[in-house]
Amino acid sequence: MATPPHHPPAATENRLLESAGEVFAEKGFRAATIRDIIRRAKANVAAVNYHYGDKQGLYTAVFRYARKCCEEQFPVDADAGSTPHEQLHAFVRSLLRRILDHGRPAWHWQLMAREMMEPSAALDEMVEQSIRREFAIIAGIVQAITHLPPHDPRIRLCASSVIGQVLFYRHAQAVVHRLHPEQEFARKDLDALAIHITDFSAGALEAIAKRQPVKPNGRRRSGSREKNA
Amino acid sequence: MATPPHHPPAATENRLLESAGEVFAEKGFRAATIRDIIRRAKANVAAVNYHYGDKQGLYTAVFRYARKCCEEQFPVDADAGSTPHEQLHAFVRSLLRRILDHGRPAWHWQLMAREMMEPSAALDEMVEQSIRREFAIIAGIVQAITHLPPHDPRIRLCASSVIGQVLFYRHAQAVVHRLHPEQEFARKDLDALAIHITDFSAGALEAIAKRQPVKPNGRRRSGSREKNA
DNA sequence: TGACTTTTCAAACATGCGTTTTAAACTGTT
DNA sequence: AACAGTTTAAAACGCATGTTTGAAAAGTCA
Repeated sequence: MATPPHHPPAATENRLLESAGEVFAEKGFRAATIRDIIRRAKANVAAVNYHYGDKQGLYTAVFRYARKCCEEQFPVDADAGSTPHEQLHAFVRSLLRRILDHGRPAWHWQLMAREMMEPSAALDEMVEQSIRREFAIIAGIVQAITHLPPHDPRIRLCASSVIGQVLFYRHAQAVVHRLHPEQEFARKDLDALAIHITDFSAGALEAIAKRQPVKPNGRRRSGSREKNA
Repeated sequence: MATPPHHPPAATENRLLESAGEVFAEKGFRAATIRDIIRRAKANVAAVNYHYGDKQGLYTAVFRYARKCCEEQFPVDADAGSTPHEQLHAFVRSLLRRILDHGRPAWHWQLMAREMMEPSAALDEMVEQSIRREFAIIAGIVQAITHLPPHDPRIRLCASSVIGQVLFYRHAQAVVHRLHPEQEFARKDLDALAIHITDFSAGALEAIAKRQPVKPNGRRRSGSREKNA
């Protein structure tokens, strides 16, 4: 027949990746069933094994696919904003949106959250190919605000504090919903959240900067103020 | 008559709960197998169904058991520390230890993290019976430091910021290990972490307090004293 | 001890899963 | 139209899992 019988506009592989992404994100690798995935993709059971070898192959393929999509949709702009404070705001808002926005790659970050909790080989790839770069960006912003020496361990701690505040709303979203049902997560709520996290962090970082002798040169380590570590 | 009979030295029920806690925390509800659990507990396959009805029954029983253990081992002391700053430090350090310490209830928080990500009925019980109280404690501390009006929504945001910084090291522990292999999590490292999170948060909260007109009404709590180091 | 209850055990059952197999349908080329 | 290579379809296989069963073992109380 001339009518498209078995080749709908979207190729089977793409439909498989999309469905698999949803299901893996919802249920996790083990609980996700191939039969559920192929039902949503309107494909056949054998399609998974034909295109990706086995379930595990599909899983890693989904990760690569998700990262590709995410990079296209949210290109990294390390220099968004002129002042360090604006850069911080841009970073936080961007991360918040990527993590919580109800969009196409919504399941991408749910998958990442699962991997963080139950690491597999996919996490290593993720860390090396995207997370490390993101962390370097926020570390740079922290360094610009605090004027700490470039390799001061406190930079790492502060960067983690910023990211932790953001990730909280992804990892503990279910708790937040039960604890504060009035809290919503539409675009405007996310922007308000981003402003809070930015202000909170900026306050903390500037307090650290005040305890830090200003050295635009930046290779001096602080001697006066000491933490117990 | 149904008089409670005397149990063998280590009751099978307890061994089952311990093993099930470990396995559920490691693998998640679905991926955990009864046969793995009973192997570790040195019990029989039918023991689970005899004592708890089915797998789901064992799961909820594990949650109640874990909460009971955790409450015994870490009784809530809302008034640890005299100044708000010390209360903040005590809260952060206590939470960090509970979350990361390699102890008996190590799997308890791993289970909670799983529930936060993939909520079931167990999460509702958890929120109502422990999390809500913890959140109220940190909210009170935040209010004491910032002098914000008691129901100001910013209190909720700030409390989330504090908790988010702590939970980060549980939820993203695998990422931290890959990103900063030198970071360790022995007791002393946890204490150092607690100091950082406390200082970071205190700096942020005090910045908010400065922007906040002090209420002449005397509505705020007793201590208006600030403490450094 | 001996009746009675509670707990443990080994084996089997039913189901759902990942995977394989075999054949049919579709594609492009000559 | 006929062929060869690629993709899809339906059914079945093998295995692991949650659950059930029926009886043996252990414990309790007269």
